[in-house]
Order: sequence, then structure tokens, then C-alpha cells
Amino acid sequence: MIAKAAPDPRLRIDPKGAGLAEPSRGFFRRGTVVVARDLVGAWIARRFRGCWYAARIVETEAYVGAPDRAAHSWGGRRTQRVEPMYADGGHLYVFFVYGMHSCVNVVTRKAGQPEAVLLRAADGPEDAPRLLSGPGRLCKALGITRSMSGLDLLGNGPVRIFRRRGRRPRIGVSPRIGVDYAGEAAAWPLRFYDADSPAVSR
DNA sequence: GACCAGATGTACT
DNA sequence: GTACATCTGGTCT
Repeated sequence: MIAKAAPDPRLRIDPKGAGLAEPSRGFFRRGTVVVARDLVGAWIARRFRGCWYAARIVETEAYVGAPDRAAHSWGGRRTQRVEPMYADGGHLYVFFVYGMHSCVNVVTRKAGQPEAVLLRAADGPEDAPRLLSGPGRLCKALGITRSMSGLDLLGNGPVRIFRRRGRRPRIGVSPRIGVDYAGEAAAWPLRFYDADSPAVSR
């Protein structure tokens, strides 16, 4: 049984009026860097008690598997926690960190290739622009918990990704945040963000 | 801006 | 048993 965590009511949407399209499995099986870029401007949605809650992603980071010292799957590490990273593209990897925060990742590539995209921030409502600005806050506001790690984003699950046609955001690139321990990988330009969003940190 | 405490799961010895 | 983590909110300057 999946633990219930309520999303913030301000994120509630009408799924009929949203005009959003769901990407195919192939979208997530592509290279992790490309997916990380394309997820900026996409929407993450969560179903809770029959209602949908959603937010527009504005900041992501790519974690590129065994060669990436910052990734939990670095060196091919394969433990119970990181097992969802080895799933097929389009699954969810959620982990708990610093004793109090959850962080949500979208798994990329094919099964057995442990790469993923961390969702760092999304646009919040006007009266709470910081509600979703940071990986811990984003999880909290959408009610995403560790119990959802390993879920499939495609199909009929409670967490989904959608894309909207039209204007693509202006993308900025930088090294990843909070991975100073990762040696030379800490400098790799694997963070992508919407250069025009106020929810993006630093 | 810098600094720091907080709370605990996870990986490793 | 021990060290530390894909972070945040508060305080102080």
C-alpha cells in the first residue's frame, strides 16, 4: 500500500482543460542529457483522491550512471534503494536524504542502464512562488514520497509526466548543485533550467 | 551573503 | 558501529 501524502491544494488542475500530451516510452529511453533538457517546460502531475495536481518543471539535472560519481548508481552500485534506476526509462526513482527530504527522479535509458533526471524545481502559484523551488519542496508540495519509488510514469499510475505543445523555454545550463563530493563530475554541465522562471534557484 | 542545525536512511567498515 | 547525504529554514552579519 502506497502511503498517502496530500499535495498542496493550490496545484490542483482540471485535467480536461489542460491540453497536455503524454510522452511515449521512447521519449524516456533517449539519452539522459536530452531528456533532462526536454523535461524543462514539461509538467509533472499527481493524482490524489480522484483529483489531479500538477506543476511545470523548470529545473532538472542529469545523472548519467556508472561513470558519474555524483550518481547513486556510480560504479555500477546496485542496492535496494537504487534498484529503480535500473528499470526501463519512464519509471520513478525517489530517495530520502538529509533525514527529512525526498527527491524525485525520472529514470531514463533502457532497463539495466541506471541513469536518471532529478527534478529540482517547478513553477509555483503566484502567491507562493517558492512552493516548488527546490527538490525537497517539489516533492513535498506534490505529495511524492519514497513509497512511490519504482512506479511507472506511463499507464494509469498516480504520478505522470505531460508535455504541452508550443513555445519551448529558454534553457540555461550549469554544473549540478550539491555534488561537490563528486570529483571532476561535479563540474559537468548537467543542470538545465528555464532561464526565465523565478522558481529557479541561484 | 555566510553559516549552521536539524533527523534519519543508507552504505560501508 | 560510523560517516555522510541529489536539502531546507532559520539566524546572524
